[in-house]
Amino acid sequence: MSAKDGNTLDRILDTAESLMQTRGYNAFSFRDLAKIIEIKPASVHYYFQNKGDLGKALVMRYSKRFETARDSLDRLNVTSAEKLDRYVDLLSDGFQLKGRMCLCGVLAAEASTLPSDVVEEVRTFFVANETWLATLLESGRQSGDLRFEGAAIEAAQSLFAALEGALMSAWTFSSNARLNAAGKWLVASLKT
Amino acid sequence: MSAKDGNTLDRILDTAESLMQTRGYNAFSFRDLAKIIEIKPASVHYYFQNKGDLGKALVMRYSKRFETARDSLDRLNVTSAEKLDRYVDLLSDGFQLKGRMCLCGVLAAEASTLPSDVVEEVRTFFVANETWLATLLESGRQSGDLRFEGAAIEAAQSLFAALEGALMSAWTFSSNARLNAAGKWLVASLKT
DNA sequence: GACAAACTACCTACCGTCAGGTAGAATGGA
DNA sequence: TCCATTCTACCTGACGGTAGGTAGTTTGTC
Repeated sequence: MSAKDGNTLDRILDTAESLMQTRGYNAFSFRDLAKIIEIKPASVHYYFQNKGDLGKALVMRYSKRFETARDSLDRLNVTSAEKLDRYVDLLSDGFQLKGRMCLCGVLAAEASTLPSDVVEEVRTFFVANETWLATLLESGRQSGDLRFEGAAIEAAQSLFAALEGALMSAWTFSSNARLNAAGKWLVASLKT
Repeated sequence: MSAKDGNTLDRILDTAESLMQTRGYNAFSFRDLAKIIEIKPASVHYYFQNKGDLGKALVMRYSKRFETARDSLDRLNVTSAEKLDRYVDLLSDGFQLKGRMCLCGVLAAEASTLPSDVVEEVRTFFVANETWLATLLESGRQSGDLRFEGAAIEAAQSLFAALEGALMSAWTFSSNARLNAAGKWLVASLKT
């Protein structure tokens, strides 16, 4: 009777994700979450033993969604440069459309205060994106529509960190314009 | 008798700064702070009415230190490219030497949960650095030892955000190597 | 130089509120 | 009847913040 519609697990996940993206891990509580979806805080523990478990599940789900989206990009029949643009859009979407920070971006800043398995999942998200980007950059360099110096993996790590930074700056100023400008500027330096 | 040495205000400021840089705003408490400097939590309120006041004071002091450091860079008789390298070192130092995140970097991620005047100070820090960087980039472009497209202020905003992102990535992985690589990579694309 | 007043730099003890978390009972559908 | 789900009722501990007090130092006046 209390769960409005759909299953409670999904509502917990969706709402918790939104809360964590906007408040981070430490300023988010089971009480806030429970109040929004109109269940009792204790009921959340039926699905997740503790806060860390919820955090971990959230990051894993978030990572999986990104993996799927990257796979879609891979199947597009466009240049590497074009894929890179689309990837930047992908990262930006959460902020542009819903005013949310990247989940792993917020969590990264709180890394030292997070349960260790949550940090581990955040790192996994970073690595997955960096690895994918490295492959894209390298094939763009081969085909001649991207240009950069040195190892692709280092470029990918730097670029991904920079994009997360752009997101954080835009977040701080609540400014789409900042995000757009920074995204374009970062990618422009890679194009031939 | 209780304050070990020096004045208590400075010890509060120094310790609080270290705590906020490593834990952020929300995972840091007056109790943690008070325990470390061996006074009672209530005594902190003698110096700062509330947590927001302390946060604001911390960011202002941090900003001022950076301003002084940038002024020193200005007085150096070296190329803009060289100044840019030194500036990156400046931003990196807190992490490399003390394992701390940039104060305003952590706070930026928590922006939506911070007292509004603390956010305002964080934005001021961003703007001050961006403005300084814009001037540096522009004069580097004039003199021919830096190269970039478009408005200097947009390049400066993008670069600063990217550097903060690099810091956050390094923070998440506890890796000096990541920070070094990203810093070098970002600056390299600006050099002629 | 003596002494009262005022100030500095804390203290103890407490407030209401919130946190994450637990035990066990009630509910309801298969 | 069983079992999944959600509840009530609670715990322990931490949070930011406040009230009121005090030892020691400084200041102003005579």
